Amino acid sequence: MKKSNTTKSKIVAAAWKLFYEQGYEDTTVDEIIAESKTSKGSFYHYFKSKDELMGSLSYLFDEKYEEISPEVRTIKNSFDRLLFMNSALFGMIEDSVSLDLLGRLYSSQLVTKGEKQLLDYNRMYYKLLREVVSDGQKAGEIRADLSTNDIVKTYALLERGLLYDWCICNGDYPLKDYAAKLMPQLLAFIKV
Amino acid sequence: MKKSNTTKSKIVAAAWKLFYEQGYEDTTVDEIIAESKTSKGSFYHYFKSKDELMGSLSYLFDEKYEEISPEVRTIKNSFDRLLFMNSALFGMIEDSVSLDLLGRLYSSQLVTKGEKQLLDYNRMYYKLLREVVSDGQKAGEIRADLSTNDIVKTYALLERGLLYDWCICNGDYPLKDYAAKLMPQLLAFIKV
DNA sequence: AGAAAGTACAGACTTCAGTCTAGTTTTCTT
DNA sequence: AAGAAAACTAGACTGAAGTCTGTACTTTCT
Repeated sequence: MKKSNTTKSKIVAAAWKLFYEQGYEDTTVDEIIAESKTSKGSFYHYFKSKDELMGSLSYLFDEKYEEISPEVRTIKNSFDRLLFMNSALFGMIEDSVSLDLLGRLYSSQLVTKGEKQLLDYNRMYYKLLREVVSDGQKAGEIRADLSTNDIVKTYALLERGLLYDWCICNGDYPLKDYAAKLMPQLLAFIKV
Repeated sequence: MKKSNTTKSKIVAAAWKLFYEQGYEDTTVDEIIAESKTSKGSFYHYFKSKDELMGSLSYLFDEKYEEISPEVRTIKNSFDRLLFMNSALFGMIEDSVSLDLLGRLYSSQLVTKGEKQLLDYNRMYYKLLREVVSDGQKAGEIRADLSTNDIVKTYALLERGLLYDWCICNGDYPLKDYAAKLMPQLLAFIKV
């Protein structure tokens, strides 16, 4: 039920158009409501702040996971599945998400009074992770003496740490490759 | 050469006094310059933004490391030294740094145009880390086939990841204990 | 010494995020 | 159907971050 002509979606569309054209900082709320032909009242009815718009960026991660989930399931070993997911996600981020916007997302999650999308465990991101880890435990490829949730949380923490660092370093090293080197080592402890 | 009556340090002192009393958000730049008997012109002469003031919080971490460095050196195993340093730092953060301010620091580092204190490799934080890792490698307790710098960077990445997560979770679990459980596992790969 | 160039400070002014009040449309209740 | 309640929209207004312009002080160069 994705209505694409509601006031809310008009605002979101206009905002992302402008963010990509001009960057987050240089886009004002007034410009967004002008572009979307809405009003301040509507804007702040749907969003607690300009920051909160950034939260929707995290759903881009979910789309990627949705997209690759069939391919993920073809991989034999659960541990490799996790590494594949990480590479797919980071590859996508590296070549299609602006560093400015990613940084804003991570920044806004720290100071927002609104929703913390990065912690929304109903997102596809977490669903797929739980599935892979849980299957891996049943198959005896991943330690079963740790709870599925703890492992998923640790994995997510590592990805956030890697992304945070990449942002503060202004993306001056290849994210996917760096993670491909580090993740297997950091995650080694979940192997049986 | 720590002059404590320069305009700059008067601003810093006033800012931290007010931040602790009222929180970051509720402290205005006008209040800071009133409290410090300075002016907007001076404030923005020394700081690119209000955010940039937060950077100085990271030097609190250095003071802690400075304080514990003698004790660190008494610990036999290098790996345990790293864990001790982590516990000492996180323990201090947990009971003497406001969550609001820590979140602001991590947030500001993502969006600031100014200095990135978290990446200033001349800080005591990094100096002590390099010393411990390097000694550990010489003593054969830490893998020498990885560069000292890479290990230090990874350690710092993990601490940042843990702190970032703790902030977005509003500090609703014990930071030090959580890290004490996780760090040994995540860092296991640097053992020989 | 005196000019020139940089550094430090002051405060009025501008811009923009976010609030407030009021009006309008939709949905619910009986 | 009528009236009440809730959801939504509008745009004027407020407050605070950050800019700009001007001035005084300090160092450096000739």
